[in-house]
Amino acid sequence: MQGRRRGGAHNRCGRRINRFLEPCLLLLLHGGESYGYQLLENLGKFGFTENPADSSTIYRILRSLENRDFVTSRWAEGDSGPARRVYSLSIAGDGYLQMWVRDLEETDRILHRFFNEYRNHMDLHHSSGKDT
Amino acid sequence: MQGRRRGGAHNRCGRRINRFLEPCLLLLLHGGESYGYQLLENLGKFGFTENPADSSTIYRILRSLENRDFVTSRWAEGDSGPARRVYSLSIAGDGYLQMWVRDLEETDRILHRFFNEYRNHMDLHHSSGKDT
DNA sequence: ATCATCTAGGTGCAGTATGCATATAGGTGT
DNA sequence: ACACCTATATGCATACTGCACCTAGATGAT
Repeated sequence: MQGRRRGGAHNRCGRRINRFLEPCLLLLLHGGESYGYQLLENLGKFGFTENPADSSTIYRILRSLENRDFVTSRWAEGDSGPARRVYSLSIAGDGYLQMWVRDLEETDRILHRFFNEYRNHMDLHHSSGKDT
Repeated sequence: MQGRRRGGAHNRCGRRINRFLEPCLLLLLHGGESYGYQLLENLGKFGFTENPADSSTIYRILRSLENRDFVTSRWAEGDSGPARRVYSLSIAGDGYLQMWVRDLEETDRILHRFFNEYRNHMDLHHSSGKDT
């Protein structure tokens, strides 16, 4: 059974879903164009308050999205402060967001399968005791 | 500026939960001692059939768990085939599994917050062109 | 004018995770 | 002897993250 394994999971431990910031940013951009610094602050909606993202991560994800043509950017002057790189979701990016949603729904199913295994196992463990 | 991005084109958006294999392995080991090769096959329970893990990942996670004293290992002869490194969950490992469960429950909450944001947003402007 | 501070974007680097290929080696059947 | 399966492990390239740090415009205080 070797030689056909594909996929898997990357990432490290601070946040558990790989690139979860990406769909969050896409969703925020679906609501209208925005720029990195502001997006960073709006991430609070998604419960990132405990584990806020590093700004470098945000900027890099936005660039990566742009490289894949899921967003476009332009420079814009704000009312105050330095110029902002304002991002807009593209049509492809909208499709990518849909893909992410489906993917996360699958993640959700897998998570619940884990919880079921866990509870099921714990129930058995409780009623019968551990053998050996 | 950046100009060193080489990979550009291969972000399959499948990778979901960081180190999710780890709690799965812990849960399997909570059911009794086992070894890498067998654990790999038992991961199917968790829905990894589509995205099976690479064996190297399994072995490395097991070693990492051992380095952190969450499991212990011993060599054991099987009925057939080469010797197996058999892992057992430690007390600390059991606690670590509990921690993982709480962490994944938090992940679940964050996920649902995302879904809520998504549906809420889509209800407000169901203009995405994706009628079904 | 100079300075500190806030806003805004970005880079360099180390640590870590992962996939793939490959290495090693025992066991089994022919 | 040979092929194949079981089983564990390592090497390498790639990738993502967090932290530290850098650039630079705008703003207000001195």
